[in-house]
Amino acid sequence: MNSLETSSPPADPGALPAYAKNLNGPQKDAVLTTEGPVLMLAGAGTGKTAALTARLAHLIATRRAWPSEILCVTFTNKAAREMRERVGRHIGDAVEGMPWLGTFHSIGAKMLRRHAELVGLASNYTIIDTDDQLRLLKQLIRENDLDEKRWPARQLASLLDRWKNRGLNPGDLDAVENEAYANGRGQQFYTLYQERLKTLNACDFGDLLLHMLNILRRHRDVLEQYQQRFKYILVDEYQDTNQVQYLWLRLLAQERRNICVVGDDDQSIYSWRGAEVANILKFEKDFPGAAVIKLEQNYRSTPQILAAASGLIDANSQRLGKTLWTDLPAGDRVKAIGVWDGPEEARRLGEDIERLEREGASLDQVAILVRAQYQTREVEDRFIQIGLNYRIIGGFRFYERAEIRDALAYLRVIEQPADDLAFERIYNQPKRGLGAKTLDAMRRHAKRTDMPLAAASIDLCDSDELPARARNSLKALLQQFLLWRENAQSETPANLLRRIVTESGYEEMLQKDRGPESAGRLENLSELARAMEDYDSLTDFLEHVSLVMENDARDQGEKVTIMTMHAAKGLEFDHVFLPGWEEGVFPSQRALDEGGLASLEEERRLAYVAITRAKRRCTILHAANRRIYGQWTSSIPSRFIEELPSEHVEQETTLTGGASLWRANWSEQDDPFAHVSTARPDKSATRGPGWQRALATGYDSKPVRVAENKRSAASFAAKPRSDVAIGARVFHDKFGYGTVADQDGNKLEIAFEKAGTKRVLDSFVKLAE
DNA sequence: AACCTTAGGGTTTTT
DNA sequence: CCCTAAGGTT
Repeated sequence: MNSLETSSPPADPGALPAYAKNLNGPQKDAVLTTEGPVLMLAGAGTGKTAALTARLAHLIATRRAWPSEILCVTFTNKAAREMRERVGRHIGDAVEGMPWLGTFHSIGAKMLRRHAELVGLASNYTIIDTDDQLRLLKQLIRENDLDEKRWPARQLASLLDRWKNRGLNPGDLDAVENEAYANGRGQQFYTLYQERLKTLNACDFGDLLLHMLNILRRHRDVLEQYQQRFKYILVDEYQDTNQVQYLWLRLLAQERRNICVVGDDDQSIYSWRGAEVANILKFEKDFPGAAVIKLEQNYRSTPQILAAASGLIDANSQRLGKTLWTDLPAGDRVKAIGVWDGPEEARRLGEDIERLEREGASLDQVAILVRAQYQTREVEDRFIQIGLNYRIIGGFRFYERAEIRDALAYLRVIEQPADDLAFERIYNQPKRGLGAKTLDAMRRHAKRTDMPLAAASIDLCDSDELPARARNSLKALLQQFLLWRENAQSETPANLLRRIVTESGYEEMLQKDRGPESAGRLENLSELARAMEDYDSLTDFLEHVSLVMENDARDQGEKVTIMTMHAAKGLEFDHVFLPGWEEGVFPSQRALDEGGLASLEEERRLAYVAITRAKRRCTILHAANRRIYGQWTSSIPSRFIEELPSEHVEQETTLTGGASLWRANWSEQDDPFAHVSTARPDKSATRGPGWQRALATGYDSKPVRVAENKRSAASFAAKPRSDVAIGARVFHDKFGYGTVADQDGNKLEIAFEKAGTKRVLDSFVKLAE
């Protein structure tokens, strides 16, 4: 920071305020072009967020709008949080007065709370997640005598999602869409589902936007109110907007037309969940006279990496077109490494990362980005073996864990007695001797009396329809709920939760359970209570959980990050490794089979996103053989490797590990993969130049032998240790004590006392005692 | 109501 | 190959 920036406003009227000082020309334009529609095309690593936050600061500092008069939407909570924080750095506490900075969904939810009655909901409506949604749909399907096998609830859920993403209400479905489910009963089930949600006083994620869109369309006064309020609108990641979001923004922006959208068509990787690149491509048509500002100076990657990525994305059609450039020193070429098989790929990753570590790199600056989650397994196995610290991003989020969802279900029933879905979730959790029979009776009675499940159950307990055992058990539960509801008036939500966890018997259930995970579950529940301390209303907290809460895995120590390419969007690392660049893996088989050119191009954009995450070095790997669903399959290098401009790529092929097996036969075969081609003749025909290059550059000219460390040698030896047998008690540095459950060569399956069951090489354990 | 067996299916993910 | 979900069994 320069001292000038912190001093008082400059005397020179032409000088820029602090928030715009460090911006380049186009970034300044993006800040200063406040009036009228603005399309900001921001390439990867071009300082988009800096420009966006400066723009916000500028609008407020120059009194063009109060913080509460700006609508600023993002897709993820993380982006919203970052934005809030960075704007805060410019304008200080005033950022707290920005109620309309948030995700589409949280802003939608906030608006909907104010106008819920216009769509037949109460303002304390529940937001259900996909899990609840699925259970509800299954119920509907059963009630309507549909074959669940033929018409799975998942399929209906994804259709509903699609319809809502497109802004379609049940009445808007055309014949084709209607036919898409249960032979023309799409509309019927959509209608039934919406009715059911209404009686539950609930919304799904799609409704948060669709209901609001309906309100804005049907109630002119409400629309005008928001059009008046929002003097300026900013939209981040505009290429990811779907139809309903687009319509929503268009309505809100059409009066004042002060809408600034930011995005990059080359980074559109979410079309499969409804995003329409078309929205950004047609922005200038929607808002004639829009200023188009391109951010093209990249501050992240070396020219080599940038050139490789740009060359790749050039192969796509339908681009708005940007030319990224950078001032940074040249750096290393992108490396493409061909290895024999999956395990060798994992070994190589470990070796290269350990080398980086020795060279002084921080593991926090190393990432492995994969196309699909299943690819993480092999890497994880290897890293456990060599003791390399890693963290996996993705997978289960905190609030998706069963115990958290159970706890929330209790809270939901207290907050909203009509929440049948929540009640069904926990009426027998922990076990209270209430089974399917009891549930059946409850449901029937609820239907008969037209009451919510919990209320009907109180009624049911006064009759003698249930066997005494079930009746008493149910009665006790319902009385507990009445009590809790009373406590909710006087206690903080956090303490209420603690009380529930204990009094419901949930805690006891987990304490009794000796499973390896139950301790963690208890820990999660106290963590949940801790998170609730900040809230004094249950409604606020529940909304926070369903929309905002994230997995803040605050783990200490330097670790390699392993995650999907999708999850890596917006992040950057010094060193990026990209394994599995093979046809069928990346681009994925699905993308190749279905979706045609459009989906191949989306895969290519994903490749572009992946490469542009790298600041200094980018390493791509591909294996000649891979086990897919237990079957060894030969694979050919991804076409994306071939598409990389060769002058920016360094190709290497190793002959370590299993490769040496065929190396022995080297002279007898012209084609080292001849046996592979014979096994899969169809594939050899599709071998592209990438493959040719792989063969030409590495396999026959300069085999590079990478030093194998002692540990990796162990994985080839496969000689089982004689002193370890099934049932033996062993000790592992990382996982502690355990018992050998299975032995397969030198691989052991060990039931660890603390860490659960893991597969480990026998060379990593020693006999206990 | 808990346990076991079998059939199917197996990108990407936020809210 | 391995994981999940559903259905049947005890």
